[in-house]
Amino acid sequence: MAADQLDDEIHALLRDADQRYTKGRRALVAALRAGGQPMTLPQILARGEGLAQSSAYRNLVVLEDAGVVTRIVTNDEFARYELAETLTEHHHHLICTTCGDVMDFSLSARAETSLDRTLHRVAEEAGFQVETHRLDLVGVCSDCA
Amino acid sequence: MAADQLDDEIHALLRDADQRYTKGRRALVAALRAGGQPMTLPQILARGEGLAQSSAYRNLVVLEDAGVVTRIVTNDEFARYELAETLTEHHHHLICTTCGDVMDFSLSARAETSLDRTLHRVAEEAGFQVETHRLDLVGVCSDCA
DNA sequence: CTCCAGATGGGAATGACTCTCGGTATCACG
DNA sequence: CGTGATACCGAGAGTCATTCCCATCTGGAG
Repeated sequence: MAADQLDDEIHALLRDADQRYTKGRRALVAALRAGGQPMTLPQILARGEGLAQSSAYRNLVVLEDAGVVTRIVTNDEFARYELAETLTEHHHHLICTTCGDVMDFSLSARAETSLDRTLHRVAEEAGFQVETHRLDLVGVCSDCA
Repeated sequence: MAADQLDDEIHALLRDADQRYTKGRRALVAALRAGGQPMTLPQILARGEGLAQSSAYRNLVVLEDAGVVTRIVTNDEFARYELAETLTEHHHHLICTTCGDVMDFSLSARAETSLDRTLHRVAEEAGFQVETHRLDLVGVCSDCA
């Protein structure tokens, strides 16, 4: 997605949540966009200059509530943040148990559809209303091998 | 698995890790076993009597290192623990966004095999050594609906 | 029975994250 | 432009799950 189109989309999401698209929030989005993978708060702060930690955390919550970013929890000490799937594309995560890094990957459309169908059947049996599914591969990344 | 057979298995795992199978650790295993679903530490303490919080946390780490229990992190404030898959069976989780509860579910052998094959292909392309995969359904459980 | 390495538990410490609060930027309206 | 209302900001204090410390206990080896 082009940068300004993404910005328009985010602007709309924030407006729906009665929130402004301020400089600090733009900096967060820019940092996440530049990172290209789920990032911890320290990583975000290191990249986007001039952000106070408290403001960064507060605005990440705002952005998450507005559906702009997603918060990812692993066994690592820090949570990670990335742009929401509505702004990018549905994908999954490779989680390295050695360095803690998280990378994205996608399944083929066919595999994804098949999985989705299976999961919905399971959910229905359990009386569970599915919002989303998460699929992670846990192991050792190529850098740590 | 029968209770004493499970105990033997755990005993062996702990011995491999140069650890004893003490009363406190037995109590943790018993609590997890009785719970039947991933439990938070307060839930474990409420069930297994006479366990100090610090000992419970410490022993859960020991049990996790020995491969007896698995620690599950969600967006909830507490981590959750359950018996490792080697002692039970490979399964996945239903995570309720309202009450935070986590329940187990399984895929059919066919779906699981198919998924596994797909994932290994993806991992190979990324130069990633897979240890395990995690598949969660996130949504609202039947109690909260 | 005696040792003693390992286990226990109460409480202090850690650290990611959240809250508070005074100050600042932005917007609507005149 | 003023002027007020409202939301945002940063710095530091506070919170709370989890981990660490250490004095005390325990149970198997000799």
